[in-house]
Amino acid sequence: MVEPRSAHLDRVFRALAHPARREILRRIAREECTVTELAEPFDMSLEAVSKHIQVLERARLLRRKRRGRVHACRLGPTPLRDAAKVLAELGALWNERLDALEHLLLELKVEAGKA
Amino acid sequence: MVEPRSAHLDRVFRALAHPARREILRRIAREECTVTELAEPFDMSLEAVSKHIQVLERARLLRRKRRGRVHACRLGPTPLRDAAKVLAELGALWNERLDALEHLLLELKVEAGKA
DNA sequence: AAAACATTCAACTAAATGGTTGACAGTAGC
DNA sequence: GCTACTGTCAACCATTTAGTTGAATGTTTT
Repeated sequence: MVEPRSAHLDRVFRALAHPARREILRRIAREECTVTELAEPFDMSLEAVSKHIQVLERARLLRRKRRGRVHACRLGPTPLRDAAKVLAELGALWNERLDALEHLLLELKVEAGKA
Repeated sequence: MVEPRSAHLDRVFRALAHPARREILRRIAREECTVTELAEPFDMSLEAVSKHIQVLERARLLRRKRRGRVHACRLGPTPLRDAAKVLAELGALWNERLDALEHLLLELKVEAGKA
């Protein structure tokens, strides 16, 4: 391992530990957004949002594609899986075992089926 | 809500964003441990570990029971579910939808069945 | 009662975070 | 070629984090 795998996990969890960044993820999960579009709903400077985006980018939760002067942001491909794995791994050792996660999955599949 | 839900989520994700704290969670998921026991494998002061434990406790990922002079630590009951829900919610909007999480779940169930 | 043990408290340091503002660089449109 | 727009850079500030050390608190053992 050139870069310790846990360092990447640190970045992923840290990136998720801020409401603005979670909100940004939710938005770009729905549709590609530019930096300005992402910043618009927040009560903070554009630069602050730009920094949040960089945090997400370093955690590879967000990918950016420069198109002329705008930067189009969308979800990065994989790392949520790593985070989910950690949770599942811990969750698997829980009292209730996998039941909670399983129920959740079923609910979501129903939702996804309807959409 | 007296305390915003997202503030609690912040604490949960933040608590997960450190390898020592994840390791502590893994250990107490297997068996109840005292603070000194938890500190033993780490190359840092007991006080440092004590602080990590407090971080996990504030996120309600860890519960502590004082038994005489030792503090027995075990997993807290619920909050991993909240974190998993966020991930699943984002994951559900992913390209590959729920497939990744689902595969993971199946693998884990097989493992759990064997254990 | 004294000694040993488990854990926290208090004070401190170095570095990282989350935010601001003003200047700058690249791109688009008139 | 200006001018307007998108986004980052640079410098700064306040707060939090992760760690240290030494003293203090409470509990068990002898």
